[in-house]
Amino acid sequence: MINLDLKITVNPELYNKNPDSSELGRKIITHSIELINEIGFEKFTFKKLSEKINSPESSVYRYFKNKHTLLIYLTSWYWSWTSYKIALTTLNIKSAEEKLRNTIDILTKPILIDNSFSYVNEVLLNKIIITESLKAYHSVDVDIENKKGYFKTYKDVVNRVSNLILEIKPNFEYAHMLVTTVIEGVQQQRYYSEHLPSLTDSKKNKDSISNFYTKLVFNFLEQ
Amino acid sequence: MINLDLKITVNPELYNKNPDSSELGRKIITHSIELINEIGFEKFTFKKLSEKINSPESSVYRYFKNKHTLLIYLTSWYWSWTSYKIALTTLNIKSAEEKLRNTIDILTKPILIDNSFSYVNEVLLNKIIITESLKAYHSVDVDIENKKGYFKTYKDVVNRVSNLILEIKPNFEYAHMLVTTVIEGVQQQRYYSEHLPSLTDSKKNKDSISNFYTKLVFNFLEQ
DNA sequence: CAAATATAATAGTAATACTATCATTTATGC
DNA sequence: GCATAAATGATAGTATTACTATTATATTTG
Repeated sequence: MINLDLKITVNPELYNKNPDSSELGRKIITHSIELINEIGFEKFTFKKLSEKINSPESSVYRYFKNKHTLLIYLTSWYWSWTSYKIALTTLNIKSAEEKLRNTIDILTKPILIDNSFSYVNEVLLNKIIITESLKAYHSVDVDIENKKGYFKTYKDVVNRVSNLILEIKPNFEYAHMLVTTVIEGVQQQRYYSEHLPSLTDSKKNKDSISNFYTKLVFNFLEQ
Repeated sequence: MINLDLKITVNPELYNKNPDSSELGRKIITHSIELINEIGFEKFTFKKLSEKINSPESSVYRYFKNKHTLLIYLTSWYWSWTSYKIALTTLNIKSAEEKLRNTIDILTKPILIDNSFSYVNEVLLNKIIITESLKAYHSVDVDIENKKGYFKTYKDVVNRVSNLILEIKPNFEYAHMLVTTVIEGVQQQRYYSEHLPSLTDSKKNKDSISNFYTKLVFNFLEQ
């Protein structure tokens, strides 16, 4: 696979020093993703991370202000990557409906393979998105952080998909709502199917989550 | 208004001592709800709460093991209350569709008045549900906590609504998914409309969130 | 009014979330 | 190849958090 890293950019305000710029920085990202998956975001600390990477805690702080900002960095990276995947899958396609279908596939189908083109394990990162990403923007500081552009890459994805919907149905008044409902719904259902199965119906069928949300979108648009 | 408190029950495993059983306990609930709203769940501590209620920190610990369990208690209370409201609104109604319509109204329309029948301010509690409740079940301990029945009242609501859907469309295979998509979608949109407006379309119209999710459900069922 | 129960007052501890300082490597420019 | 800068390591320290424990004082109840 080609090196997609070049395309993935994250708001520089999210870090003190760009983790992409050094060995240690990349180590911090790789092992953060692992450690957050292992022990959960609440129990994750820079102390524990620094022990895992055999570097002092203070070195981690040289890259990130705190674990909250690191989490926003990781989610930003994920949505920037997703945005890029959407761009690729819609490239050279004429039909608006086909573009939307491809995009919804990207948003709703599970991420099963680690492309391994870099220090980011996308499968594990996706698990963090499912389990922890809500915590990134559910904080008292959302408004300030939003002004700083911390959530831009997610907004870009939502806008991109909303625009595809508006291509199909120009006066549709719920484009953003429909898109965020699908994106976060998918994550929610994946979480439920693993931890609170009685809240979902997805065990029955492997692709049921993707099928459900695909139907949801096209049913609504056909109305 | 009649005293609805009698109907609202919360799993006793969620507290050390029932906060409903004493003046201090009720004070803890009332002021927790206020304080979490003021400073957010992350910055909320039992120390700060104890200062607010002029009681020692150790007294708070006599009621709740930790702030995480308190949050689950609060969300449990909320869903138990919601379940009761659904029961009331569907009582003596024959038409399955009307029952579902009423229920969806309860789930999607904003909670604007504080019934003030007790020490719980439902308007503020609803804000906590919108902003913080995801943190209640997105933790490493979900599976253990789920086994203990910590999330029962929420599951009851989801089941109740799913059953209404199945009354209308008996072989519908996505009942739970549709219900959780709506319930959490509503909360999500309310949060966005306040903090990340570009992710929603709800500013334009006061009732757009409720309208959108109502359409979503009935469009899907008519298919 | 005695006994039980609840609350208050106080202290203490390990872990968390940082900040600061200085020594040692490692990279880069001339 | 060496001086200089930049990055990292080693170490220390501090306020806050998340509790647990103990004893004294109220308050309730039988």
